Amino acid sequence: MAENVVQRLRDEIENGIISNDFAPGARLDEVQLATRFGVSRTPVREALMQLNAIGLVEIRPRRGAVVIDPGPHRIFEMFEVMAELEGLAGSLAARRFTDADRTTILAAHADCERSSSAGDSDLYYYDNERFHKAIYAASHSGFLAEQCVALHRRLQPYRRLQLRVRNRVATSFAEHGSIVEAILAGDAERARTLLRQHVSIQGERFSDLVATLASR
Amino acid sequence: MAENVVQRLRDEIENGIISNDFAPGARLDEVQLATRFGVSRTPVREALMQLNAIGLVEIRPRRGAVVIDPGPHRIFEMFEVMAELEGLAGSLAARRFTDADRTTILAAHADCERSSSAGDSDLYYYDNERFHKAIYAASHSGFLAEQCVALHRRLQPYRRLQLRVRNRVATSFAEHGSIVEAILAGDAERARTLLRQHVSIQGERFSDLVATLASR
DNA sequence: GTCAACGTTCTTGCATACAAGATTTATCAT
DNA sequence: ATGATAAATCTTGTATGCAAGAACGTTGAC
Repeated sequence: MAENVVQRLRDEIENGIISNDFAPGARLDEVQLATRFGVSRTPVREALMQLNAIGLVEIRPRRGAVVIDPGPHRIFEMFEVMAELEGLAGSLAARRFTDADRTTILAAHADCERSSSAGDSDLYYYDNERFHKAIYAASHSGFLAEQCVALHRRLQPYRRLQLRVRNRVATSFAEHGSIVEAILAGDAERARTLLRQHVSIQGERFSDLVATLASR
Repeated sequence: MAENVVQRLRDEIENGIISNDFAPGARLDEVQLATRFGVSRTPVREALMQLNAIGLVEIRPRRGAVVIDPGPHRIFEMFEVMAELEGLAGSLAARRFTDADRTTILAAHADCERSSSAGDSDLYYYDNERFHKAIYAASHSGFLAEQCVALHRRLQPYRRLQLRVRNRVATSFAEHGSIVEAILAGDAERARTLLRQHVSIQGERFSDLVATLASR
């Protein structure tokens, strides 16, 4: 796993941010991280530079690194873009999927059914991720798949909240059903539309969530 | 300009890659870059880490950094994604543009007309960039705009080639005309489709170019 | 009691140092 | 002459050191 220290640190810190271990706005102290991971400041700095380039961390000159807080509006914008990319992935998948892709998608979909009907939202979260990744793979566009995975990952904490909302898991699974249908039928435009909506809804739900929280 | 050394290096090296000063596959020697820019290896490494995170360079453990060569297929994939994002930007712009946006877009379009009719493909290149950036801005999605600018930048060397192709400048400008019309008319779907095609064509042209070169 | 100016301390930014792995070169055997 | 092996050299990866700027606390004035 650990090719070198910097990559390991990058992943560790990134995971910490994604899992909200390092909350938005939190200061990332170099020596603190260095002692925590038992290395010197140099690789820590290099890892922070990478996270800065990705947009997860802001480095203010002479004032250290902080976890970026995108803010509700920007998160909504990110969902908007995600919806578009997923739509593209779906439309390409519908045109290009192979037998192997079909098998993978159906397997992931079956797992989603299992965790959905079990009402296990945490398990559904992972199965859902596999389902979407199966679609990215079926698009046979490596670049698109990478972009989708990266964005998916960055939006992870915000999507996770939503699955707790009443009925969201069941609704999500129902939407998956139509998406699978459209893709396997080779209906690119329908797959695109359905996936776009599937993701958009998450963005809208997020807005609702924010509005609800704000009004209290 | 130079907030700090690392950012300056990052930009310098990135520009070097974009402008093909550092060709794909070229090795980026740390001490060489350090002496060239009159700094130590540390900031050079930090800059390379950032470029690695963006996907412009590959860092092979213990074997140094090389400029990534995307290869024709991946470049085509990047155009595919770019087309989608531009389409989204166009559709959002059609729904959200302000008076100020209209002015900026029309001004950029007028400049494109000037450089197009003058047959100055280098000047058109810059005016074209401003035109597209005006649309990103009019989308009023900061995240989308950033993604578009980043991808636009990475595809720069490949797009630049195409403007040299016979009639491409004139065709491009004609397409801009319809795009402006659709956006200012508030026709989101038409703006999306036109922009998607406008960019897709570049990807296809790139493929043609590669095919032509390969067949010789 | 509050606010401001100053000095201390802490943190970052870059340079340098050193160790370990990769590459190249030279030597030797076939 | 060619191939392999080993030594020398070069490069990267990480640690440490030092200087400059920012944060913080203290002291003093009003």
